[in-house]
Amino acid sequence: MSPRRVTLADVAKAAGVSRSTASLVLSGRGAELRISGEVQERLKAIAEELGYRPNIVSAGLRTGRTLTIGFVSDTVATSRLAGDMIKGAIEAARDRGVLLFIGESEGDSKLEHALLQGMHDRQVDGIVFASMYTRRVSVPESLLGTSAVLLNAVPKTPSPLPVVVPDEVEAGRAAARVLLEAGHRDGIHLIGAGPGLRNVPRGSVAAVERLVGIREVFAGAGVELAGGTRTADWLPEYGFDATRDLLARTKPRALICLNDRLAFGAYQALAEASLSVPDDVSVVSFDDHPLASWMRPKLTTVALPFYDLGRTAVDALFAEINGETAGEKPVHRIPMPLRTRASVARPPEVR
Amino acid sequence: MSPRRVTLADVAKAAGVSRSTASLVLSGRGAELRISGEVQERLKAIAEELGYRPNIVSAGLRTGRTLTIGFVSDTVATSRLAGDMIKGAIEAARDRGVLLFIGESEGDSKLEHALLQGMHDRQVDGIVFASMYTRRVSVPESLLGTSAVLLNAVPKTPSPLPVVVPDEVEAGRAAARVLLEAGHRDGIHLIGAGPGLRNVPRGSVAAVERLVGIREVFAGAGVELAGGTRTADWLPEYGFDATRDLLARTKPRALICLNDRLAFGAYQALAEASLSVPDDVSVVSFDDHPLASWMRPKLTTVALPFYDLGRTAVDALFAEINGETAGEKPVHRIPMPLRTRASVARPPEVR
DNA sequence: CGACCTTGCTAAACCGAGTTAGCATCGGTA
DNA sequence: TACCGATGCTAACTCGGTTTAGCAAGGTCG
Repeated sequence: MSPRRVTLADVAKAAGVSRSTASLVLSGRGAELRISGEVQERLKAIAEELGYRPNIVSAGLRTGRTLTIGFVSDTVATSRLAGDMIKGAIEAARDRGVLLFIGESEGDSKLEHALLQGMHDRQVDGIVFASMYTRRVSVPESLLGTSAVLLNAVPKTPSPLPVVVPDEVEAGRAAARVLLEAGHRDGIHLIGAGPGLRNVPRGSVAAVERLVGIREVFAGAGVELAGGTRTADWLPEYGFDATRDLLARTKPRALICLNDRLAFGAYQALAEASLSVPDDVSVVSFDDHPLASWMRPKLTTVALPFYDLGRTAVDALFAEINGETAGEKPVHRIPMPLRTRASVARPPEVR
Repeated sequence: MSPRRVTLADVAKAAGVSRSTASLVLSGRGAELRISGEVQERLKAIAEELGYRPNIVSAGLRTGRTLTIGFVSDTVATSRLAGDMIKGAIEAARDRGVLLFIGESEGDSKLEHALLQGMHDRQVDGIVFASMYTRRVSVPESLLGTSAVLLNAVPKTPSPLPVVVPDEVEAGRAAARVLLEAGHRDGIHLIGAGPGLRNVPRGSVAAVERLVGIREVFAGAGVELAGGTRTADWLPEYGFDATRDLLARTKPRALICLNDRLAFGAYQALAEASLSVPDDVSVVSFDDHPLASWMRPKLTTVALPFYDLGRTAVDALFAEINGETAGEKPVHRIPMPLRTRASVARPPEVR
């Protein structure tokens, strides 16, 4: 098929030197090992001319470094939400000349194990263990053998691995502040969780932390939440139902939806009730799903920093791999930026 | 860090045989080389007990097979739409014990080249060259050296590579038939392209082929399209604008939106005009974006078979790799299934 | 003049497997 | 007894690099 790759031996022979010399020069250790400038020049020129590219597999066999890392997740690539996480990871890896293996476990721990093994069998330099949504995970034993980082996941039991997660508490504060700053003090309802800290969907770290931030800010301002509805899942139809039920009981002035898909459903219910966003009801949300800028009016939301999460995870992984990690705090909280759009206004009475 | 991996030599020594014997037995060639049943049993037992796992990197060096393939795209992982393509690819690869390298070129051909080189340097067994949306691509030279498959992309100039694409023409037919079968014959408008075959967004293969299918079916039924609007892009706001303009001029009875995001915008414009879907206006679309089942009423749409595309690409790639490809048709058209939901009804007059 | 250092390079081992030619041993046969 | 073929296994080479000890030649110094 292809005209056999040019090997180190080819270059060495063409230059009339030993393979050792060629290897030293081409891997940048020429000066260190006192190879003359002249020979170095010649080797590099010949390598260039022949189109020599080192075989990373072979080098990896000797050095133990394969310039390869694994990205194992429950289901990130397929999740339309978190694809940017992979993108960030790929780019951070690329900056270091490293390629990414990708695998999805579908939450199946057998599969997960097989995947991790497969990556170890291929001698990856490290592994990013990611989750689609922030949650508590039990850290697979086979991760402990290598350098590894937990992404969008926190360990169920204490673990020495670095952790990279979005700063959900601060995101909650941001969402609450948006409403406060617009003058809202009454009729503020939560959709998806709350009003209490225990009214959250099972296993959702994000829900709890967002609530903590929200409640903290309102408490600090002496504002009381008018109510909240926990939903079993965070999909549009749940947002629709919860909002419709809410509208049947009362007239809210602002909604904090726990994510954009809920907000999408809320919009539908508000429209059905002929209520206008933001004139009648303001809406804030979380995630910055593409949806948020497709809705009319565009949705003000606190963005999940997927790209940064991915990048940071890989950065942290390399810190691990290179052993620069001693004494550093192993939890990275990535800021969630507020995307101010058009769904929040002053409440009716105040304007 | 980890307690050094168990190697073939360890197993061989523990069993009191040579490395050759161990290799033969554990790679399944024991019978062929007449190793006694007893020794085979013992070796396997010991390998199992010691937790031996062959080092794929090392084996790859010798055999040239790394049980690894590359998935290079312009921007698939990050695209929320096409993530399932990766999923299909991952799973098809996994069925064969193969892992996936992933890379994104962002349409930058320098980067693309570097990526392909990186994969070749790691001795991948083959490469899936994918595009986020179906388009014509110029096939990078470095692909021709290895086994490779074009996914969701057709070559600009004749190329020996197998191609895997969605069957857009048939999808167009399906969309048209849905309306015909509901009794629509008049007031059918296209949103996003048309009515003529040349009124399409630049470079969009999907647009042309969908139009071909749509027009063919309507022509066959003696139905004439009432009109069509080409849009510069296929995002919700374009669908909104095009539909609002349309409603200012006329009263359509059915819309064929060229994708779901356009349909989403169309819904918004119809709602603004107080028109009901499907009672006043039926809507059919393409893609089956998650959006389609979040809209109210849920959108009838012809699905892009991303998962199948990914799987088929990898299947085709392995056919290539194993040289089973002689004489086979190199273009795989993957069916696009119709998702019948609630956005199509009989036209007002007919009911 | 011999001891010692520097300079410039190479031989050879190594990473962990796969692969092939061929060496013993043994029972059977002519 | 000599020869043969089958059986069961191994020595040794290979893949394409990296790494280390060390060799040879030339210069410096006491």
